[in-house]
Amino acid sequence: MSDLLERLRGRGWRMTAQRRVVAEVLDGDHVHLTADEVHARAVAKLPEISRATVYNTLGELVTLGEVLEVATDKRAKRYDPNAHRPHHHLVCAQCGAIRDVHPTGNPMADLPDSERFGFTVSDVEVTYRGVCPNCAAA
Amino acid sequence: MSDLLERLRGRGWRMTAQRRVVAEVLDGDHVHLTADEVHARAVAKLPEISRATVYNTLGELVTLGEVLEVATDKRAKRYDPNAHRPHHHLVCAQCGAIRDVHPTGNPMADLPDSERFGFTVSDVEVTYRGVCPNCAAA
DNA sequence: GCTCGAATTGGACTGAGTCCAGTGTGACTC
DNA sequence: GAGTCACACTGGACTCAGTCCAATTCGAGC
Repeated sequence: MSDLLERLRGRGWRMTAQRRVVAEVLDGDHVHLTADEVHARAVAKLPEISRATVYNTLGELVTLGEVLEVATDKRAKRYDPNAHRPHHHLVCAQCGAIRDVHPTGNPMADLPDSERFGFTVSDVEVTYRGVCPNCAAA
Repeated sequence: MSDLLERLRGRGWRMTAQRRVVAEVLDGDHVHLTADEVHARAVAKLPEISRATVYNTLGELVTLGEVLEVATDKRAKRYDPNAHRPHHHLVCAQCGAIRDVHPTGNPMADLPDSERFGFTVSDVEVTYRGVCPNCAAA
């Protein structure tokens, strides 16, 4: 994670306590927090941090490509720090749990030119939906 | 489209002017309106229709499987009447335009058991992102 | 035509996210 | 180590999408 901070500093980011805290909160695998959850965890480490700052910082991390925005179909966007390794998502339709997955195959190659409508296609996002073991047991 | 109305009547739907108007608005290929757009078009045909009714009706159409909810990453959900033929979406990252696409390949088969984390996977959704010809020209 | 339960209304409410003017503070310079 | 200043942060008001609810209306079976 400290390499993230390094990279950010290298990009001319002014390092502030708030940004450091947000970066620390977004650490680990299978982490997919909403902005509010990030805020809640950040407040635990730095009580004065404001919601607006969390949104700003997340937005910057996304435009820098260090964090991915994941729009499952729940209301709130989620933020995924695992941006350095391409992956897709498996979402529980009941509880909303999210896992990172790595399907075989290359969906990019599966879209014939005739189906591109003149678009310059740059990215694919695959979302598997199902029911997680916890919810299936309940 | 009138077959949609037929199917709905067959399912015991009480046929009201409001529901008919919403069903009429959602007609055609590559139609992906937000709830507010549906409401605006419905109002043009039936001025007294309320937002709540449009939301209710869209929600019912979704649970009946006659219409799909599409969550691109814009704020508002979009509604896709083309639910009878499986397809995926190609979204313009700049203007938000959406096209229905039919990739070859079967992404469902591309997710090995080891990557399913015990989930019962029932559905896949593939979203291609890129830039549409209009935005590329601008 | 009557009846009754389902559908509609519209206005208040919620939750997620954005905006902005004023204040604070990293980091560069000396 | 102090001074400077542009960039970052704050918090409160605001927007926008969507939900809720009590009162009213209305479709369709009799």
